[in-house]
Amino acid sequence: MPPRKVKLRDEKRETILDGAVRVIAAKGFHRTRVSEVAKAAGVADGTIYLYFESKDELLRAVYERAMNRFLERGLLALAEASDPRAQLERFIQLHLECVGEDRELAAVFQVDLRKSIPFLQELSLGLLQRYLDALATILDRGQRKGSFLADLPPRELAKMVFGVLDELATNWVLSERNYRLESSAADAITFITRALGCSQPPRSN
Amino acid sequence: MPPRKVKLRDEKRETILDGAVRVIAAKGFHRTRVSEVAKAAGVADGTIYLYFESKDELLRAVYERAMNRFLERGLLALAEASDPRAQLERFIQLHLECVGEDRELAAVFQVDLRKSIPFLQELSLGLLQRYLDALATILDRGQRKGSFLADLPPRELAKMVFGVLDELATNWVLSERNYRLESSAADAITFITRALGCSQPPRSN
Amino acid sequence: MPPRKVKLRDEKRETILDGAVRVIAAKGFHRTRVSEVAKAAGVADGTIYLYFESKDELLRAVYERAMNRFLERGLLALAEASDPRAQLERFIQLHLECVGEDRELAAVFQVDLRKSIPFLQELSLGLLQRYLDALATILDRGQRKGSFLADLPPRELAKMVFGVLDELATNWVLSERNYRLESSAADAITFITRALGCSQPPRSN
Amino acid sequence: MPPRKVKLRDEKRETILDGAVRVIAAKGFHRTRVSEVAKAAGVADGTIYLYFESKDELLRAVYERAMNRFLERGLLALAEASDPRAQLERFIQLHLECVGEDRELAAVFQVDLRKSIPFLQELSLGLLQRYLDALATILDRGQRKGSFLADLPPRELAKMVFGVLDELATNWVLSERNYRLESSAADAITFITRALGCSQPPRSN
DNA sequence: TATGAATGAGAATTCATTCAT
DNA sequence: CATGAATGAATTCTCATTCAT
Repeated sequence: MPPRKVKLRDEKRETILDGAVRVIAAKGFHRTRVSEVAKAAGVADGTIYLYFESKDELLRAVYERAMNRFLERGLLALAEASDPRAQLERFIQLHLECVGEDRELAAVFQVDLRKSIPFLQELSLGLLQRYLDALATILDRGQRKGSFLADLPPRELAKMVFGVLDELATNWVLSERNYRLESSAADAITFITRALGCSQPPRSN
Repeated sequence: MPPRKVKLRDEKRETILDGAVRVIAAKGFHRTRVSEVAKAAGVADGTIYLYFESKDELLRAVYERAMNRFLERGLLALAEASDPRAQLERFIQLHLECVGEDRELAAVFQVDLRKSIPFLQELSLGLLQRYLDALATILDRGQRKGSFLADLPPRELAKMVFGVLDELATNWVLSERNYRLESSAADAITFITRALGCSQPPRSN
Repeated sequence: MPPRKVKLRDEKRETILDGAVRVIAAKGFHRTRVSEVAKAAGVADGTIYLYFESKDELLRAVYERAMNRFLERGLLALAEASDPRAQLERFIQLHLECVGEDRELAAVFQVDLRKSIPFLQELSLGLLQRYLDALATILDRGQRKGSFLADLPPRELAKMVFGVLDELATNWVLSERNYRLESSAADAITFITRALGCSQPPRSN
Repeated sequence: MPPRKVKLRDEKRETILDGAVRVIAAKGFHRTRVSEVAKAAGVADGTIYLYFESKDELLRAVYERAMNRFLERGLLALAEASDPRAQLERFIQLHLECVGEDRELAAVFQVDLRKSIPFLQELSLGLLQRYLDALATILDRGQRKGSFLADLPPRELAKMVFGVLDELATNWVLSERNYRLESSAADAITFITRALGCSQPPRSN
């Protein structure tokens, strides 16, 4: 019966990934040594290779897990709000909350992993596309309902919206000051909704 | 001080930097070997070390030179346009033109160098601050003149504007399609000026 | 002493040895991993170590078993033939038959195991000595009976005879062509009996 | 002008090969570590890789050099003797002399290198074929001139002759006693010429 | 007994940097 | 100044062996 074993196996896998995130956050992507990840995860060097084909494979898994967690939350948000304007605001808040929650993870995410290795790029593209798709869907629906101006294509708008949020996140990660990322949400919402030509006045929230 | 020699020295330095950009663009930041840079520059491996302290130092120089070239152009643009709205549009166009001009350099810039090494980050911050300062100055002036809404701080706006442009640039670098980056300029201008609450209609240009 | 258990124990031991032969034949001596032997034998990695002290020990056992099987047959042959000339011919045929029977095993034997590890060498020497002794006994008796010329010492002759047969075997193992090794027997007999100065004409068989 | 450099390069290459032979002879083929070869050759580990692609490549080179040296001598011998019988005797002596000259080298040769790695085998086959060809040529000429019986194909005979010599060499390498390999030459000549059915009596030499 | 996940010592290889020419 | 051969520290990955279950 595999259940038990699979459970243990997955748990150790997670443990290793956690260790990897920790080390990468501390030392940076390329300065990260497999042996350090092993130590951080509390396993032997060789154990890493029972769970991951290679160092690169491990790093890809780190990235994948993080991105998937992020997307799951973002996509769930879509169901929670009914009108596009509210959905968009929720999406913006979630993006910043998600990234803002764990600075370590965010550092890995914003600074190191995302743009580094060719095959990470591929993956990055795939997952990023999912993100942009989700966002574009909201924007498209909003344009059809008249909530947003329709003079720019939703896909293009999605990129620019992501750019705004991503830059805020990166700035936060790299900045020394200890402000909360979520505190940028209001400004971002103002900026973005205005850029989208929202007819309605900003929500009271 | 022998001017002649300094001249030659600087020329070879530039040659090496050119080689470095070429190799980094082709192989990526971490896959780049000093010996490959040397070959690309047509010098011996050891010669690199007569001009740069270390490999990291070389890479920082690559980055610095590129960023400075970029800023020089952007800051010059400020003098060429008189009103903040026009300045902003020029700034946007310049950003995208600059990045769009040399896809190789852009790749180094967007994908590899910017977010990789701790001390590159420091540098990055310094230069990026200069960029954001320049942009914030325009925005501030615009807010004072009533060209832009003044409900968000210029520094915050500058980040978000940079985010939009940067994301467009990154997307362009990573995309396979061979569209021209400048062609995104119109959309970016629409998006951004609307976000800034520009009162005037878009310029005919 | 519990015969039943010993029986089972020996059976599993044989199973493991069979697996080892298979893997070694396929991958070569040094490319063989303990885990692969385990898989081929249908047991867990750890189980190997319940039957063999170490990997080297396992390999020595493989060799020993094969050599013993070989010698048993060879020595039996001595009883079956009465005169030295016939014994010699039978010996030659047996050598080539034995090796020729199982190309897999022969490959392990000729190519990999025999000359590889120091303590395998010792063992090899021991068993090889038994082989050479058996052969020398035949030759010695033949010399005494006048069947073979007696101008060279039997031990020396035995080596050279072994050399002829061994080289034929090695050539066969390494050759791509699928001829039967036994078909070389006639040539070998001609060559060797002539070298020994046999007075009688070759037997009709 | 390359001559000087090539000279130096080749010299160092030889130095490394010499070191490799020494270590392989001492520790055996698979127990040989690159770092040990480096130390034996008096160079740094990395230097090995300036002259050889990989460890396997280095070992192949060791083998190739040895085999070529051997063949050169053997083939020269052909020119020195006029009649096939004398040529054969010279060949036998040379084989045993060559191997007997340097026990270290012979150990590498007989025990380790020859039969170990797949691609070494290929090489081995190629060079061994050249050896067998040379020998077969002598035998063939001898058969045509009536010096040797012609009832067995020269190629087949060559293998068996090689087997005799090779076995004597292997026995010598593995034996503890300190006899000279060349002292086996007379016996080998007696055995082989008789096996070939030489009409003439053994030479006085 | 049997298992197989975990271990960690060990090995090949790379590549930034040096320095004799 | 320029060279590029040499260096050797550093790193990834393998695999024989162990031991808790």
